[in-house]
Amino acid sequence: MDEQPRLMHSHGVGMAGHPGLGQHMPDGTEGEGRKQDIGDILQQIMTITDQSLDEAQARKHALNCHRMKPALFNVLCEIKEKTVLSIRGAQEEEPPDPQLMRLDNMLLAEGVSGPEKGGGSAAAAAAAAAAGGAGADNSAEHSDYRAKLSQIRQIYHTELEKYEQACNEFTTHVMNLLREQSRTRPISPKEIERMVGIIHRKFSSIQMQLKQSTCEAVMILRSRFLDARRKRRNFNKQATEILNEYFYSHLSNPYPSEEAKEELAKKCSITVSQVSNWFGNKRIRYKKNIGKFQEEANMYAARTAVTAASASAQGSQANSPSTPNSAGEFRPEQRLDRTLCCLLCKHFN
DNA sequence: GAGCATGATTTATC
DNA sequence: GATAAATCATGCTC
Repeated sequence: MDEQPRLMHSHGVGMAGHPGLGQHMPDGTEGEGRKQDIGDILQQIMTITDQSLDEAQARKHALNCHRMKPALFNVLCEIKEKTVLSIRGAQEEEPPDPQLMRLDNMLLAEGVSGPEKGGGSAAAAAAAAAAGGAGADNSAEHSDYRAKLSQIRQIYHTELEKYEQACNEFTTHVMNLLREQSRTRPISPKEIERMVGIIHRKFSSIQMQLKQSTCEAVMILRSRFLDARRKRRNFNKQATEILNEYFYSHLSNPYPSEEAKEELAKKCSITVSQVSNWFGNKRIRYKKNIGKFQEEANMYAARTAVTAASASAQGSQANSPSTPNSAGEFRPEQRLDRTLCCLLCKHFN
C-alpha cells in the first residue's frame, strides 16, 4: 500500500497528482476534473499489459481502491450486459436440434431412456409378435433381448450420469472462477449465465454422441433379434393337416374370414398372422402348379367326403340333403367333390 | 451338398 | 388393411 503513491506518481497519473481524484475542487471545475480523471483511469487500464507483473499487480490494486472504481465498474457492467443480452437474444431463438430430438424419441420408444417399466419389453414383445411365434424358444429370445436391452440401458444411464456430473462440476468451477474474476473486471450475472449455456451446449454435444452410440447398439441388437425371426420351424403335421383340410374344402374360395383364421390358429397352436401367411403361400403355390397339388387336393377332398358321409349317416335319413360341411357351410361344388371322393375312397380302400 | 419344401418378409396393387 | 407375387432363408430329404 505504501508503494501506491510512488507508482501512481511515477506514471504521472497518481491520485495525489490529480486534484480531481484526490480531492474536490471548490472552484466549480470538479466536472471537468472528473472527465480527465476517467480518461486517466481508462488509460491506465489500457496500458496495464505493458507493465511488469509486480507493477501490474500494484496498478490493479490501486485501481481497485480508487474511489471512482465502483461507478466506472457499473458503467462497464451495463455495457457488457447489453452486449450479452443481444447475443443471448440471438441464441435463444435457436430451434431444438432435430437430430437430438430423433435420438431422444428413439431412445424413449426403445425403452432406453424414460421410465423403465415395459419400455424395452414392449418393444421386444412387439418384435416377438411380429415374429408370430409364441413358443418357448420365442420367450427365451424375448428375455434375452430384454436382458441385453437392460444392459444397454444401464450403460447409457451410467454414462449419462457421469457426463451430467462432470458438466455440473465444470460449470461450478467456471462460475466460481468468473465470480472471482468479477472482482477485478466487469462480469455481469448474465455473462456468467451465458458462459454456463456454452458449457452446457458443449456437454450436450458429448451427450449426443452417447445417444448416437446407444441408438446404434439398440439397432444392432434389434436387427440381430429380428434376424432370428427368420429361423423358422415347420408347422407340425397335425397343424398342416388342419390347414390343408380347410384349404381344400374351401377350394373355390380359400379365403378364411377373421373368425375362421382365429379358430384355425387356435386349433393349430399358431398365430393368426401365421395362418394368413400359410393361406397366402398356399393360394399362390396352388395356383402356380395345380397339377402338382391335384393329388393332395383329391386326398383331402376324399377325407372331407368321408367325414361328411359318416356324419350324414349318423344324422338319419330325415335330415336335409343339404348337409353342411366340416366348416359349417354348404357349397354346390362340394357335391361334385363328394362324388369324386366316394370314387377315390373306394379306390384307396 | 444339391434340390426341393416351406414359413416369413417385402413390395406393389387394389 | 388384405392380398398377390416375388423373394429370402431355413428345414428336410436324398
